Amino acid sequence: MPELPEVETIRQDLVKKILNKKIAHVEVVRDKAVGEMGKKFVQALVGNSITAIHRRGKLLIAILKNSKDSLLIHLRMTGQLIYEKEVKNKVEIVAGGHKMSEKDIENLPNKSTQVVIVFADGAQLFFNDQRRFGYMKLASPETVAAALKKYGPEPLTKDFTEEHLKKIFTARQNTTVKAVLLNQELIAGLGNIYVDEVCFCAGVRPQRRVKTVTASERKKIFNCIPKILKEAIRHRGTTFRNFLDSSGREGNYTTFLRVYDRDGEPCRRCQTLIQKTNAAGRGTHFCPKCQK
DNA sequence: GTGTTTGTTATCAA
DNA sequence: CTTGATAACAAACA
Repeated sequence: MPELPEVETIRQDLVKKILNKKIAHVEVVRDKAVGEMGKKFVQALVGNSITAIHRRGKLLIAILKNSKDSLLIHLRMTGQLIYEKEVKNKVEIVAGGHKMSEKDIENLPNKSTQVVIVFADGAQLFFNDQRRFGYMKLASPETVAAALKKYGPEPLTKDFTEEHLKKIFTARQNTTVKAVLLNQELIAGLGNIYVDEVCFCAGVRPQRRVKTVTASERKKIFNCIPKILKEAIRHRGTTFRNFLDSSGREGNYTTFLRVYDRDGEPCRRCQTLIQKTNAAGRGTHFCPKCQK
């Protein structure tokens, strides 16, 4: 699941790799992946180049040189952006065909490839998406502005303050910590993995009602959010199922996870077995001893 | 065949 | 109107 650290890892890599490269050719394998304006999508990209890539929460925004429109890219659950400098295979799409692992980047394009952007120097950017929830679409300045407006503060900037966390914890009295931290309109970028990790870091169970969270616990959550996210970015994100960075490599944070996907395993701090439950409709992991 | 996985949006109830 | 909870979406895997 690409969350803030995974999307940021991809963003930083792609900035180094594709900025200002001329786009020679675009192959849209699956029309729905680029939204309603398929033809316009190709027209806007061919001959153009990307001058900047921004991130807001889990959303990537690619700025185009010769267009007012921008590319909005959301990887949702299983999206990948894989860059290949050398053309290993001819761009030929095989629909259906033999079974192929999502991690199979040796043979791109593969079964989950939705869009291929070919640069003038022969390098290629593959947008793959096994579950087909993600998108790479052209958006007008108005659409971009509207999309960005929906997000809460970025947790790694000064916009994210203790005061803000206090505000959203007191305004939403009747819900859980998990639901608040997952809500992109309240804080941008946290998903299921990092919400559980932040809650462990803060010693608070995700399923706690926010109205029962003390000021001191809230402060811990406030400090843990950027701490955990930065730590994860430093290790290039978490690969739980099929996250790959733009070079096709897995994230290294997987081995650092304290609770996520560790149900039945001993807590790294106290050896008590990690438990799993459902909160806010999501699989939720916690240490019954370390988290109150 | 069944259940589980999750980011986001749609839908519904209060 | 708001808020919150839940279903739906999609595809693969155990």
